[in-house]
Amino acid sequence: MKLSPLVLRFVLHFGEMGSRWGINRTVGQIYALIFSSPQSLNADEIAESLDVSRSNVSMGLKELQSWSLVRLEHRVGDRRDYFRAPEDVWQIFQTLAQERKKREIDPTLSMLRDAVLEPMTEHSDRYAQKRMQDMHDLIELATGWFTEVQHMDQATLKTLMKMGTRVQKVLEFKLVGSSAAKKG
Amino acid sequence: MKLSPLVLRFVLHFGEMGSRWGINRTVGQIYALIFSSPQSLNADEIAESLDVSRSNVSMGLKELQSWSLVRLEHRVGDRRDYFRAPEDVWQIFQTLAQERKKREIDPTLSMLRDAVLEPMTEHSDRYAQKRMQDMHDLIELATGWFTEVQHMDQATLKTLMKMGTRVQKVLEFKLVGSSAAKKG
DNA sequence: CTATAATTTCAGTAATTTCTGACATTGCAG
DNA sequence: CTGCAATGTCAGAAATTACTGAAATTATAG
Repeated sequence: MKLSPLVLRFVLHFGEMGSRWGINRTVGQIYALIFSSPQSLNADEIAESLDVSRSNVSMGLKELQSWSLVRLEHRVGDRRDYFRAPEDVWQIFQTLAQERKKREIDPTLSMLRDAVLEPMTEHSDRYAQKRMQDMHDLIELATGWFTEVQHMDQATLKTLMKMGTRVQKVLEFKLVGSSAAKKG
Repeated sequence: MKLSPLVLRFVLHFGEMGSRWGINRTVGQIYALIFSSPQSLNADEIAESLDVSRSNVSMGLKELQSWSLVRLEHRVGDRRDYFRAPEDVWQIFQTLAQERKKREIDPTLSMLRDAVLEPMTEHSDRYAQKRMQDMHDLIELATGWFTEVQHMDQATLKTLMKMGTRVQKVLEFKLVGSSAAKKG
């Protein structure tokens, strides 16, 4: 299946960005192709369109499934697997953020938690341990917030984003109203 | 300079995570070392501590500088360059987020903007172009919000994060109070 | 200026990651 | 069950990325 110039550009861009996003070129291209395709695609169609080996596509699809970025589909009278990207880009965004948190942040948070609890043996570690504590606390705060935000419904989140910094004003108002504010 | 077990663990972890974070092992290790060190370090100290070549350290430091993650410092009577990580972990967090946005998102946003503006030549591109529009709009909203949030002062941001989903309640209150809310 | 310390660059090599083609496995129709 | 289509696995090849040591450049002290 020959790709249109528009889709080709999109596919090649995702392939190039792949390395910055922590996926390989083929995985990026496969995702772009599936994302922009009106119908679900099977592995052979993908391999042919991108001119890569069938086995490469198989591995790439497995990775995309592990990221929950593609869904498997079937057609009557056809026993091949067809793949589609979920429609809702907000959903995709959340999936992506969740998955990256799990892979890029959680292991470090866990390592820091352990390190901070460790009884200090060397005096020279005082500073290092304090730094790890700082990093740990920040990550914990940010990821905790992220988790809560993720549980907001889409409409609220969208509203929040569209408000931008005006949320600051609202918060100040509320804080001043509810308790003694430290605003001098 | 021999590293303590605590610092060694931190350094090795950053080295291992490096590939997931889009930096190489040495860069991750150098950053961890500098971040956790009470004094600024020069390139030779780093090379010796991590047991890597002097030239590798030079390249790594250059990269960390391009990310604005380390600051150059000098000492009187010593013409070597010393490196230190900024104290404020919030500042570091912001720098990192800003830099990642620039490298991982902006190029895609720009590509999508162009693609969406392109007059459609092929009828089959209708769906693809709609998908790109959706993706574009979402990224634009999210990054616009991110930019605004980044301009909040640290205290406000911290408050916002600590409030978590309670912000939702405050917003509802404010919205209901200021105009006819659509809450059925 | 010269001598030398510090840093950077870069070509070649090492290590890692990605990709392929051959083979293995799965699962369905008959 | 058998046969075949589809998918998955994996060892080795290809491509990419990281690292080193030698040489070049830059900066400073004398």
